[in-house]
Amino acid sequence: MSNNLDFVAKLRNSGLRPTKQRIKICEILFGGKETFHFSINDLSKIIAQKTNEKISLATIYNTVHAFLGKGYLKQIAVNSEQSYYDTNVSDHHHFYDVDKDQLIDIHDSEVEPVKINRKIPGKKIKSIEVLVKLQNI
Amino acid sequence: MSNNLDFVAKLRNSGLRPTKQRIKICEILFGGKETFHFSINDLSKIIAQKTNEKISLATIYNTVHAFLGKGYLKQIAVNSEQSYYDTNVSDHHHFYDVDKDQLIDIHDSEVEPVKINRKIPGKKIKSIEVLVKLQNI
DNA sequence: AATCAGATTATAACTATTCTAAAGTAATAA
DNA sequence: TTATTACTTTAGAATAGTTATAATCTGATT
Ligand SMILES: [Mn+2]
Ligand SMILES: [Mn+2]
Ligand SMILES: [Zn+2]
Ligand SMILES: [Zn+2]
Repeated sequence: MSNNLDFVAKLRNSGLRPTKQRIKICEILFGGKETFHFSINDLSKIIAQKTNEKISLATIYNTVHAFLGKGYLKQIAVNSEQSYYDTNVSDHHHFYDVDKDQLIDIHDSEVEPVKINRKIPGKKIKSIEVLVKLQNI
Repeated sequence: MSNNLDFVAKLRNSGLRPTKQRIKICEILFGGKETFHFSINDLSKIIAQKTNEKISLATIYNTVHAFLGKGYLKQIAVNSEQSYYDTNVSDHHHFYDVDKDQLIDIHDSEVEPVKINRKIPGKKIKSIEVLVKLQNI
């Protein structure tokens, strides 16, 4: 449970001015015990619900992009309808519950390391992402 | 190298009328030796280039959706900018070259089977997709 | 040939996202 | 402190991918 001074420092350290809006978004994204996954729309709703003063959509997009660029957030490719983000920036894989439209972390201990036996000349691996789609039994 | 009668049969067998437009799209999608990956925009350009009479975007979307529903195409989640489709409907994984915005098949022989050691109650696995992002060295 | 369900199309509508440019705010200098 | 400046926020416009609408057309069937 970080306090706001931590967020101010975090923002300053990465060259972002600690504005009211950014600090509030930090609280929501990084102030809880658990990491979580969200869409911009999700985040916008959480903000609306936890805050009196509203934050514009443009600022939410700007801030999420800035945090992505700083490595404070990760983007998850689930489908092409919207972008999903993850406050868990460690390397890990996901279940995607297609019925509930929900991402669930798969810990590295829960999946055998993915071994790719092929090289592409001139290219190096940037990331390996496993997406396990789940549906109701 | 199928001929058009094959496509007519394929369409009829799945309850789709073999129209001029659908047959032309079949030729492009399934008439070559190799499978490939495409976006709607890609397909639209290929059609424009290989055809005198143009096919409307609405028909291209309709047809791709119909083929998806019949299992003639697979949808690949790469990013949230647009949808990508695959004429290779077998179970397989992908490289994604982020610099060239291009998908490359990974054959099952080139990757160790992905083993997930976790169950989610009430859910079953629908698919397991590995996306290996590549960048220039 | 007549009929009719299904298909195509232009175009409007929709949604997620990005852009714009004006007004506001935080950092810094004086 | 105040002035200056660069960065930030914001409403709203613009864009892009996609889906919906409704008129027209076409292929299958009688
Ligand atoms: Mn959601
Ligand atoms: Mn492309
Ligand atoms: Zn996660
Ligand atoms: Zn493929």
